[in-house]
Amino acid sequence: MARKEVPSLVKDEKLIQKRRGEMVKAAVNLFKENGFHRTTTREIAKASGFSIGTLYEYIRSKEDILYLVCDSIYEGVREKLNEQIGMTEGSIDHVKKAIAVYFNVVDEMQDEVLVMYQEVKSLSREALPYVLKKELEMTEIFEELIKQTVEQGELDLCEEEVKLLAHNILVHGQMWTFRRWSLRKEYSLEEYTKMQTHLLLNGVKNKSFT
Amino acid sequence: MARKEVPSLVKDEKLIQKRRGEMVKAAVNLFKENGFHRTTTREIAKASGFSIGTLYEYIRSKEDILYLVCDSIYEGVREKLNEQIGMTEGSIDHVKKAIAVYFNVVDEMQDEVLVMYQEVKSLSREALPYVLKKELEMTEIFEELIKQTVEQGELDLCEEEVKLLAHNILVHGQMWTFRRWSLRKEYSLEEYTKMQTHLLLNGVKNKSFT
Amino acid sequence: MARKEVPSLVKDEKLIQKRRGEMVKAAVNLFKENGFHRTTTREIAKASGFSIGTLYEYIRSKEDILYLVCDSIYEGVREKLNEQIGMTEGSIDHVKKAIAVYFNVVDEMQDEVLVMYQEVKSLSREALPYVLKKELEMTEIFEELIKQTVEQGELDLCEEEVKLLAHNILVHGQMWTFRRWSLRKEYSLEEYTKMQTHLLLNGVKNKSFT
Amino acid sequence: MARKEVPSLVKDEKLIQKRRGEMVKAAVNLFKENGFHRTTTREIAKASGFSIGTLYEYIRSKEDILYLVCDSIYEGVREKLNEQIGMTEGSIDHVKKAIAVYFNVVDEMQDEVLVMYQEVKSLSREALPYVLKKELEMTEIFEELIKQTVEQGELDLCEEEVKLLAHNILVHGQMWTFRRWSLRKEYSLEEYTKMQTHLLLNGVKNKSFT
DNA sequence: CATGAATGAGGATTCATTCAT
DNA sequence: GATGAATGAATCCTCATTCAT
Repeated sequence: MARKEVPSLVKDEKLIQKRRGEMVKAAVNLFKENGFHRTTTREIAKASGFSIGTLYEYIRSKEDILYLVCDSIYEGVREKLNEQIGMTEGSIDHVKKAIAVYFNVVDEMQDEVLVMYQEVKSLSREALPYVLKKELEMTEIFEELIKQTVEQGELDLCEEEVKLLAHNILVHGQMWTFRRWSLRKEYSLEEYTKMQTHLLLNGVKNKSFT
Repeated sequence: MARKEVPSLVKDEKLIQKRRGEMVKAAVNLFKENGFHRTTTREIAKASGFSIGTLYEYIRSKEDILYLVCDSIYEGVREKLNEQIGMTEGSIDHVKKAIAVYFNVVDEMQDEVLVMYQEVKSLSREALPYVLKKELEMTEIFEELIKQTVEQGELDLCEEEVKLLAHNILVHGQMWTFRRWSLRKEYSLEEYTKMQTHLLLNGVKNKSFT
Repeated sequence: MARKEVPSLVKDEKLIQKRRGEMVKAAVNLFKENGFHRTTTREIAKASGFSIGTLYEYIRSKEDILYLVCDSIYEGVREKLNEQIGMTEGSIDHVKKAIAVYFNVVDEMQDEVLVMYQEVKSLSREALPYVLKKELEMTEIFEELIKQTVEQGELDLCEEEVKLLAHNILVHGQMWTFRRWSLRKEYSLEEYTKMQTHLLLNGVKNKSFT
Repeated sequence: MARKEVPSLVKDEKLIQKRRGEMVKAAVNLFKENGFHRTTTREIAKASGFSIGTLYEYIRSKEDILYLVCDSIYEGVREKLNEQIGMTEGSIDHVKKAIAVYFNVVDEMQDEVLVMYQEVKSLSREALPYVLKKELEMTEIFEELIKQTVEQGELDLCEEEVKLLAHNILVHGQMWTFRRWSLRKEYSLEEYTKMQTHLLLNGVKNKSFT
């Protein structure tokens, strides 16, 4: 299950990439503002700078745009992540750094991430798996990192806990976007990162009671 | 900002409660299947067992239904929570029990909870605050419980960490619904609860490295 | 073609008159504001002070209300007219006085007259003739008066001109309502009456050119 | 307050004019028959020969059609008027001819004129002033003509009377449409024109009594 | 007589998509 | 390849009227 191919009437592959890039950019902004369902294809065409007819030269349906948007956002996040996390042997410091990098990326792309978090479910049963797959791959990045750290003996977790911790990290990142109405009032990104990292890794129990 | 009142053309308050209950029930099932936007008012009317005209005797707009759905789900969750968590002095065991109860409730109402978290964003700017308020109130239940546990000296957390931990608990409950496509394959609810509780409270660091 | 009977489910004739009076009064106010089509039967019932069910005890359809309204307005105008114009032998002074009285009545009932002028056409083909009949009867009042004045030798008009002059008087009265957006800026009722009377009776030609 | 612009989704201005012309023509016929409120947008679309979707490419709302209808009728009347009345110096003969021309135009367009006077009131508070403005402009055509005739010394009227006479001429033209149920039985257009002109200009007083 | 809940046909409007130019 | 006019199914909502209580 590799990336799902979205067919186009246009042959020139370069042009397809370029036009789709413009479409996606425009669409994200509109989805951000009004959501997928309340955004019309006409609006997307207009904001992309070409006609509705042209829009349909590069996609088959409105849903294709949503798919491309989701796909593009995942690629964006992963790319930024890869740029900054060297995949070396695991250590607690590596994990901490990876979390910080990831939270930073989410913060930079918060609108995009929020759009995706809120709109994936509008994908058809056919397209959804492709996107969930990407989400899983992202989880696996952290899973791998944690697993290595466990193997280095720096963390004490069984296999299931490794998976779950990876999930938690991912979700804590998304949480920064979908609960921002509350979290932003309380914490800066730095504070949030620091505290979540602490809670994730150190837990909360008062030592005297352990 | 108490509960937002949804006006009705019908005068009999009892009847309003009854009919709206039926509407909400039908709507949840439909939203679950197709989402808010893809569900038509006629479908809701039909599934509720009355005519479209009658539907509009009890609400003003389709969005009212969504609001009522969200409201009803929050009340459902909170009610079940209150039934089972006595608000006594805080202790780690209390917190653990509260988490377990909450996760159980979320699991029982997973369809409803999922619908709500996926569709709140479709509420108008006017109605949204009322629902977010409810979410905050739920967070505060846990916040209070944790704060008391800290005061009892059983947990070692600053005020901001208390808040954040409460958020995390809430989100981990939701996570059980919105990431169920992945989590269900790996864990049963019991396992999930046990492991999340452990990670939340004990952290992950290998003691020898602390 | 006497007055059209509007059937009612209620037997008590007194009550019918009373209730219908309330209905008509409420309806006129609403029609004045929003027109016949934009006014709902519910609004009329509410403004009349009884339930929608009760409304339909006294009329068969929404159009019945419009008919009653038109009928009532004509009766109102005619009654006031009869009160003040003794039907004696004709004379120019009588005609002048009658015009003044009529314009006064129209001014007092301007909202009602305007409503009628604007909404009669919404009556069904069945009801319309009854109302036009009333209009004609009003015209005939003036026609008769003018005819007598001609017979007295005070006016020099053929039979067709008599009819037309009567029409003109009627219309100049209605005109005070349906062109009030313009006329009111220019003239007071007294000025309007004086000038119209002058134009109607004396014409405009410069004598030196006659 | 120039002509109110009605926006269209279509860009080709020529096409807009053409299509709107077709729409207006169809709409007038339907309004004539059933009135504005009883005519559906679907009927208008069908009678215009295009789909409901296409209709809404050229207007924003049903009310826009009514506005276009009114606007178009005014333009029609004015155009025909301008074709036939050379705006030269005023004289009684000019005024008489203008009245005859105007009554003729009204007669030719009687359905349109009737529709307009019966339906303007359905225009929104926003659009109404634009249409009343046009009515005023028409009045001013006659006002100007009469004023010049007064200046030529052929008529003996003060300024207010000039205005009012212009109003009267306009209204007598309309009267030929909205009272045709009665007038047509009595007079041909020629008779009506001749008699109204006579009454308007010469008055009715028996000279021996003046 | 009075009430008001229930009904559902009907109506305005939107919008994804197509296709001739 | 690009354009944008045309389409019509789909959708939300209204409101006159009925009828059981």
